[in-house]
Amino acid sequence: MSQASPIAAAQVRDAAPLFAALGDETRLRLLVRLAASGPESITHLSAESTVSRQAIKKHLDVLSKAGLVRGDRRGREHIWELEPKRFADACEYLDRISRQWDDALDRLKHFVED
Amino acid sequence: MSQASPIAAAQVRDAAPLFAALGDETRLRLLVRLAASGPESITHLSAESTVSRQAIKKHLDVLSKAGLVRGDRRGREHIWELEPKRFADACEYLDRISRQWDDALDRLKHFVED
DNA sequence: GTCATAGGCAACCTCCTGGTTGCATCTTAC
DNA sequence: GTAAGATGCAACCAGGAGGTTGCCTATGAC
Repeated sequence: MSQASPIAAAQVRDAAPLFAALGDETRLRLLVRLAASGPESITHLSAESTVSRQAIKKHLDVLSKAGLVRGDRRGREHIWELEPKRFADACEYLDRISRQWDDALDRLKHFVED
Repeated sequence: MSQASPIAAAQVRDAAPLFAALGDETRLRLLVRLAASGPESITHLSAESTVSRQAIKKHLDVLSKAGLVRGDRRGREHIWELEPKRFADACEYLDRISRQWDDALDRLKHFVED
């Protein structure tokens, strides 16, 4: 009887780029790094990475477009920080799919029992 | 003082393919469809899609490798169903990054105040 | 003002990914 | 056993993604 609300097509179109942004090892490492150390500049971030500064910059752009990080120019540095709300968005989305699956199984069960 | 446990490199390597599997609109639609209707065959799933049956099959393989769905051969049909546990895994992962970010900001705040 | 440092832009390359078509295989219905 | 339905497999193709190098711009230190 949980009756999760249905998932609209527009939400799928919004969620796909979000998960796509999360679906790269280098980007995930960037997020983990940011989460552990707090706001950081591009140079600092790329110093601890195996790939070039430009690669890191591209990844940050992708993450930024997905709303997962936010960049802030301070003088000649560009400081990046996490945007925790988007993480919650993604979580909620997954949770809704899960609940709808549970509902579907419940319906199947009742259908069989009738 | 929440002190979220650190995120290991191995977990990043595990999580990236999981999110990558979620990061495609066609695949997300498949998951939403499965969640709404319960277990379904490939032919049924592709009937409601704009892309070919083979494309759907490939996507199901990707989702399966990521552990998000499970396929079961029944006679000449191949029935696919959701694997809700993986959704919870992804959620938990995102949650851990978020909490670590909160910790980092707390530490920064205390550092400034000292 | 000059120089080093931080960052952005653009061109380029390679490989993976999403998609297709064509054909083979396996089941079930009759 | 034969035909139709459901699926798997392989080859192929176009475009995008991740990465690199080279060069330009802007800012801060001195």
